Amino acid sequence: MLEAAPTRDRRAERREAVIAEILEAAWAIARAEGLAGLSLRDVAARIGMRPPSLYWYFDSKRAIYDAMFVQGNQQLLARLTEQQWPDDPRSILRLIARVFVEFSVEDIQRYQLLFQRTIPNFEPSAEAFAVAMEVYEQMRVRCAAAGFGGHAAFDIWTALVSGLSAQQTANDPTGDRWLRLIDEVVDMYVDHVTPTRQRRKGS
Amino acid sequence: MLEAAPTRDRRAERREAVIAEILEAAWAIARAEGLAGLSLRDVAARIGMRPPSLYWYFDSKRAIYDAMFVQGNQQLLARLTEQQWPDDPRSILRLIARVFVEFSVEDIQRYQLLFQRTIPNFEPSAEAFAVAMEVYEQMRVRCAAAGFGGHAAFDIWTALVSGLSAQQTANDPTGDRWLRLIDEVVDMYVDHVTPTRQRRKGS
DNA sequence: GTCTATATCCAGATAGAC
DNA sequence: GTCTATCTGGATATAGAC
Repeated sequence: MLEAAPTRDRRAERREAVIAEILEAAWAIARAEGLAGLSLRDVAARIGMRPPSLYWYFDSKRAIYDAMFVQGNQQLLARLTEQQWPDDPRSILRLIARVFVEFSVEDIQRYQLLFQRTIPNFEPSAEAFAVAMEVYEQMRVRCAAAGFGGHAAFDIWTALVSGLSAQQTANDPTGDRWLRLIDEVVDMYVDHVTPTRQRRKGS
Repeated sequence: MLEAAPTRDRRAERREAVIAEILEAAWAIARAEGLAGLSLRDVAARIGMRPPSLYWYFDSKRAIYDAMFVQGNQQLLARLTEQQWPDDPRSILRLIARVFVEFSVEDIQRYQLLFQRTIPNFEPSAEAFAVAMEVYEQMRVRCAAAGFGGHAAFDIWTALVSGLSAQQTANDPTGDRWLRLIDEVVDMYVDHVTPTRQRRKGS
C-alpha cells in the first residue's frame, strides 16, 4: 500500500537551496570580477563543487545569467512594493527616484545586467523579460497614481532616473554627487509637467 | 657622407597607417561581437595578419582598448568643435545634447567603452583619461558660454544628457523615441535654472 | 547528485627564425 | 616587421562512473 504523500517535497526544497547558493556565488564573483568575468569554474569553486556539477542545476552559463536577471528584477520589485507610499505626488516621485538610484548604486554589476546590454550575446529569455516588464509597469503605475501618466512625460521620467543612476554609478560610485540632486531633479520634472496654475513646491 | 634627412619619415607614416588599420578592425569586431568579445585573433585575421604581429604595434590587448578609448573621445571632441555654434543659449544646449546623444546612439559599443565601466579590469591610462577630460571640459565651457556654468546645475545637465543617451541606446537603439525628446528636456532644464523673470521660450 | 576525465576550443602572450 | 611554434592557462560543455 502506498504511503500518503508528504506535504513538503524535501528534495525540491534542497534543490532550490542549492540553486540559491549558486546564484549567490555568481553574484559575488560578478561583483568582484565584473559581469563578463563570471566563470563557472569560479562559481563551482566558491561553493565547493566541481564545474560539471552546476549543469545539474543550470543548462548553461546563459541560464545562470538569465536567473540572475530575474532575481535582480525581483529584488527591485520587492523594493518598490515594500515602500510606505506617501500621498503627495511630488513625494511619490522622489521616493521612486531614490529607490531606483540607490538600488542601482548598491550593486553596479546588477545594474549593468538589468539595464545595460553589456554581455556579448546575452539577451534575457522571454520569461525573464516578463519580470523586467513587471518592474517597468510598477513604476509606470506609481507615476500614474501620482498624476503623471502621459507617455512622453513618462519617457522623460525614465530618462531622468536613468541619467542620475548612470552618472552616479559611472562617475562617483562610492559617493552621493548625483544622489543628492534627486529632489531637485524631481522638482524640475514636476514643475515641467504640471500646468502652471496648479504648481506648488513640495516641502 | 650622410644624406640629408628626408622631411617625411615614410616608415613612421606606414606604422601609423597600420595602427589605424588595427584600430579600425578592432572597432568593427567590437560592433559585431560586443566590446568584451573583442579578441586579438579576430583583429589579426581581419587585416590579414597573425596575432603575434599585433604586438609589434601594441603592447597588450589593454593597450588596444586604451587607444580605442582615446580615438572615441577624439571623435566626440571633433564633433563638438566642428559645429556651427549658435548664439542663443537655449539653442546651444539643444545642439550639445543632440550631438552627444546622436554620437552615443551611432555606435553603442563606443558609447559603452567611453561612458560605462563595462570591461573587467580595464581603466583608461592617465593619458587616455586626459582626452576624456578634454571632452568634459569642452562641454562644460560650452554650457558656461550659454550662461549655465554652476556646478550643481552642470551635474544635472550631464545627468539629463546621459539619461537620454542611456535610454535611447538601451531601449530603442534603432529608433528616435528619446532623441525626439531632446528639445523638451532642454527646455525643462533651461526653465529650471533660469530665474523666472528672464525666462522666454525658444522657437 | 556529484564526481573524474576529457573534448574542444579560445584566450593573451613570448621566443626566436627569417 | 611578420612569421611559425609554443607556452600557459582558461573557458563551456559532455560522457559516463559511482
